[in-house]
Amino acid sequence: MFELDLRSRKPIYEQLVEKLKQLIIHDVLKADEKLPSVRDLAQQLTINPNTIQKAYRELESQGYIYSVKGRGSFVHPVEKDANEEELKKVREELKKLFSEAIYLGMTAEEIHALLYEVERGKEDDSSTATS
Amino acid sequence: MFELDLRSRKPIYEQLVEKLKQLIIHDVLKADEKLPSVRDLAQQLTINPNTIQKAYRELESQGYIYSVKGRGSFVHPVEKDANEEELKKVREELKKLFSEAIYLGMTAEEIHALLYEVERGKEDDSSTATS
Amino acid sequence: MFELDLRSRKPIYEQLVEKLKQLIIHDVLKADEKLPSVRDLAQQLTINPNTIQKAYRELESQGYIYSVKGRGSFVHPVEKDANEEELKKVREELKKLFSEAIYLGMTAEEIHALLYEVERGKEDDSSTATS
Amino acid sequence: MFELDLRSRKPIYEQLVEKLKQLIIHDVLKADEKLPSVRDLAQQLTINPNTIQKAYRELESQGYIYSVKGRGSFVHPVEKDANEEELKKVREELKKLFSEAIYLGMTAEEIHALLYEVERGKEDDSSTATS
DNA sequence: GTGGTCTAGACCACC
DNA sequence: GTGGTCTAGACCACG
Repeated sequence: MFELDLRSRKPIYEQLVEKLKQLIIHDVLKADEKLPSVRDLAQQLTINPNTIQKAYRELESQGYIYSVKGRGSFVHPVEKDANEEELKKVREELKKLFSEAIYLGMTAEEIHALLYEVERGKEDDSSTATS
Repeated sequence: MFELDLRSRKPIYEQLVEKLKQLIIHDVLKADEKLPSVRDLAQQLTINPNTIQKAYRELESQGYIYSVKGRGSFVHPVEKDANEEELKKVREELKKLFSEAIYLGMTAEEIHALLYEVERGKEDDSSTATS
Repeated sequence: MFELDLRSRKPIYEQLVEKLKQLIIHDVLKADEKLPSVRDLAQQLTINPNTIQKAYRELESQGYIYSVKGRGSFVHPVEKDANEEELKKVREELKKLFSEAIYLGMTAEEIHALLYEVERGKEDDSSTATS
Repeated sequence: MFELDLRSRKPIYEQLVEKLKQLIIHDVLKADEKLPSVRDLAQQLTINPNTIQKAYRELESQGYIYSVKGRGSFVHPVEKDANEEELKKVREELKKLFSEAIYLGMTAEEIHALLYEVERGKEDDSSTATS
């Protein structure tokens, strides 16, 4: 399904959270779709089940998935504009990164190109997923 | 001078690194300007000197400051195009943030506006510094 | 495993960095091989764990090893041509040493012989490792 | 006469030692030539006299200069093959550097080219100095 | 007075 | 068990 970098200094469970977030964001995992069970995913990735569970718990608390006892975890349907709190964080992060990028010599054009690239990528993903 | 969240999951020294980086980037701390001494800052923030030094050392290895035994720590003048490695990290981060921002409902226009805002801010800083 | 000079003017952690670097360079410690744990090495060398960690962290930032919380520290596989920055330092050092060696009476032939010797050593190492 | 990098993490007195060594090695300062007085050099470089003296002391103990009370410091005439001890150190250093250079991807040819360059440079220096 | 090193010992996060 | 962070406090090297 996807790859983890066991060498990375980033904890495995965080990598999992990020990857799954990306899959949800890019609509590979659709709203209300069931996520793989903790045990399955653990076996598939040859990783400790506790680690998977920690990731799922984190995703749940961030509002990306919801869990139903005895049935599993599912993708939380998006509520646009809902999480103003999350948005605020993202905006702050963007500001920081922008100033750092500029300081390191990137031009606004380069940054914009990057944004365009990501935007295009998203469209491509959805179309691929839809087709 | 600035605030730290001692309870945060993020290590104190990392918070320090970030804050100081921002001050340097935004030209509040100018090139070759002396940073507060390890001991002073430690006392001021009621934090152990070792923690400050860890932050300073990190900043040094990232090329933002330089430290001289017996004299103090100073802001390292920018070397344009120098840190391709750092830039690579920043680009990756930007991509991730862009897709997350879009997912949360931000439009490319909003993001661009944010970039413009930061860019303007930088210009103001420099003009102030130059004048 | 190896010896340190606790009286030396050179800091212990730097000596450690050098020694470990040499072990990695000469393929005694192979790619992705686990280094001794911070605590073990500390006990073995009767040195404070913090000192070991400082060495490990330095090696990590220089790209020779990577450390993962809860799992240990490992030798980082070589990325050819990666560290142009490191190379630059090495070239400068070589130049200085060459002029000093010549001053002290070494001939270019002697120096070259030394280089050849080291080169042969490396080949032997690899062939041993490969066989 | 020459430049010091006050920003460098290397102590000033060590930089002085290195620079003066280079001047002696490259025959810019000839055998038995008088070095500038501590006070003069200190004023010229706007540096603490103590720092100069420390450098001179170091050079003396390494056998590069000798001091005569009340008269000053002078370049020590070379005794070829004399300092087998120094040579041994240099050879060890060369070996270390060679293996590191090779590890980082330099070829024997590149290293040899560097040696040739330094050798040529030395000849040029002497001829310049002689002319 | 400056940064830098080192120790001893505690506690946390991860797996 | 692993690495990572932090404190308290001592001592050194530098200018």
